[in-house]
Amino acid sequence: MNKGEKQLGTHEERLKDEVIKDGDQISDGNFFKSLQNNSSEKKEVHSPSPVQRSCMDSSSKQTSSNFEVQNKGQDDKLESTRAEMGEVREENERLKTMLSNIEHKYRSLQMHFYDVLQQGRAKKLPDSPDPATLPTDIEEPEFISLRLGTSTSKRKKEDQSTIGEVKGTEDFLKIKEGGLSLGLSDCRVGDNNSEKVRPDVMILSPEGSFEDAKDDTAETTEQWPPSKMLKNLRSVGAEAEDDIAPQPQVKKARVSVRARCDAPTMNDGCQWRKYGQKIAKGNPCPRAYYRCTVATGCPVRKQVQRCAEDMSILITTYEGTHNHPLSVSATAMASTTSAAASMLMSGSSSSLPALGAYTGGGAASPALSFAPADTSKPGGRPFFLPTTAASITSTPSYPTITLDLTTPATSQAFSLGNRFSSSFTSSHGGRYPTTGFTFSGSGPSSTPWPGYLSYGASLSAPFNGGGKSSSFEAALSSINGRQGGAQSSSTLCYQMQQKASGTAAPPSVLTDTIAKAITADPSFHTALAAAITSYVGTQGSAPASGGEAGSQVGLKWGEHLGLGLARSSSPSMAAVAAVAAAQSSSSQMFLQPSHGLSGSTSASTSPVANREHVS
DNA sequence: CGTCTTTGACCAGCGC
DNA sequence: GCGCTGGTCAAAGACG
Repeated sequence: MNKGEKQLGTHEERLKDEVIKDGDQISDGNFFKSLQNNSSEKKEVHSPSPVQRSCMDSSSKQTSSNFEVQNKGQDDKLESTRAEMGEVREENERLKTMLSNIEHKYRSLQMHFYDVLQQGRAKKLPDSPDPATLPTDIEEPEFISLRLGTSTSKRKKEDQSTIGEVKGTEDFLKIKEGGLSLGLSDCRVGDNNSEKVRPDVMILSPEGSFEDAKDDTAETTEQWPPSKMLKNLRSVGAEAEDDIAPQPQVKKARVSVRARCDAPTMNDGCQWRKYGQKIAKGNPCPRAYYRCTVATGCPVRKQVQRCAEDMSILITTYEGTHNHPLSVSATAMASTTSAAASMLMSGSSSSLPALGAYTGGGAASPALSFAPADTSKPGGRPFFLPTTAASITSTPSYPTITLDLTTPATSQAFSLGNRFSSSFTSSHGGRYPTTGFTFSGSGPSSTPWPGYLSYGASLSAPFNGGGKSSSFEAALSSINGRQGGAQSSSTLCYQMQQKASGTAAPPSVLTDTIAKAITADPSFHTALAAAITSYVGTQGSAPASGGEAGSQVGLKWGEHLGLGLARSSSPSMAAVAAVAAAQSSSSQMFLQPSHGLSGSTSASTSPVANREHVS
């Protein structure tokens, strides 16, 4: 939560610094303008004013007047920058106000939740339940359950291990508390006033703050108490509820993911333990049952089964919510499934646009991270699926939402969005969120989505890139052009992408080629460092404000790019990373340390590796 | 020896 | 009430 203030504060400070600096440095301010996607103002500042233009035309003739006009232009820039500062201040205040409102709402809802719990304990219904009173007593858990995407159906069989984990009411309440916060988010998504409350969702989203995410991500994102816990909760204080007439049971929301994969299971970042297998009717392939073992007592389960029609399609069905912090890739997956489940439980239409569109600018990350969990192939790395290719179908009779990822996307970019997602438009006509540092690609092993390749390392801000090409060369020219001051683009974007057309080379070949090209090309290294330096300027101390996470990002950048940009030797890199982290805290969700550009096969999808990854 | 997988048995829900 | 089916349990074996 405080991250937003910190972030805005950082921007403001930088704007102040830029005002203090001379006019030559003012272009750096455009970077922050771009960060705010303030295109109109950007144009105004970037392009020479008419006065400047006329000045340039007659520069050879009228040197003295030219100097005066230049000064005037600088004054204009200073004024515009000051005005921008004012806007940033206002925005900062608005955000602060919004933040306080959300905190207040959260507190009140939390108190209300506790009140309901207290009432549930104290209320011993003397006689048969009055239908009029039922809603207040029962509907609250139902309400929560709906938003949790879990069922209120009572399981007659108590999970002893779960009971053992929930050692007391207080611990359990903590879980409930975590679930409540997400409940607010998910519930509001489906609200009629979703446009108004979605900003709240965004802020409440744990992905929005990595600091919070460490402790609370899983809890607030996914920690919906399972039906067993709900039953435990009831048993804690309200035995009388056993007398209550059974409510219309809301089944657990399930999120089914269809994807092509040769491996037995998909690596979604979590650690699973198989506890059963069954031959389901109508499908010769056995259905395997897995349980999340990242944390003991985690209620999340998944079913894995091959499609009867197409054996290459793996259907993974997730149920429940994690009660523990998640790994990076697991968070992405959990967020996606959570968003899908929330859509389902909020009664959204089955004709909703792709999940990426749904969550791209909102609370949850649309990124799906998968990899063939082929333990025999240690090089299997998580894929970032193009969620734009995900079709969503919902079966009204059964609360299962299906993300069909077997349909190739029309474009090749693996979109990674988050709440501050900015985007650039490429010649392909696609709109690609580029916020944050992303690095993903297909593994050297089996490629479930042939032709897909996208290696992106982008420091956000809208990248218009000339609008002609989104290729690596274009990105480099953007960097170089930026260095020369010829381009106004304030984005460092190195992104390679290929269309899904048959022109795509084998991903592994591209991986190696790209890696070699980058590591062998010192000019890229130089251009990158120079570009970063030009962006950051004297902001080398930014990591202090950006926090530890930002520094880590910086380190990872160096590691990722294989450019030898050590953390200590490149404070500006860390500073940029801090900026990236500050403006897009959730970008760290997509940091894939094991996905080195060098084509390292260190990433493993084995359970052991997963465990390490998770921990 | 601890962890994980396998697999038959058991249980609950549902339809007839 | 009975049978079918999906889901889970738990003992036994495999594995590192």
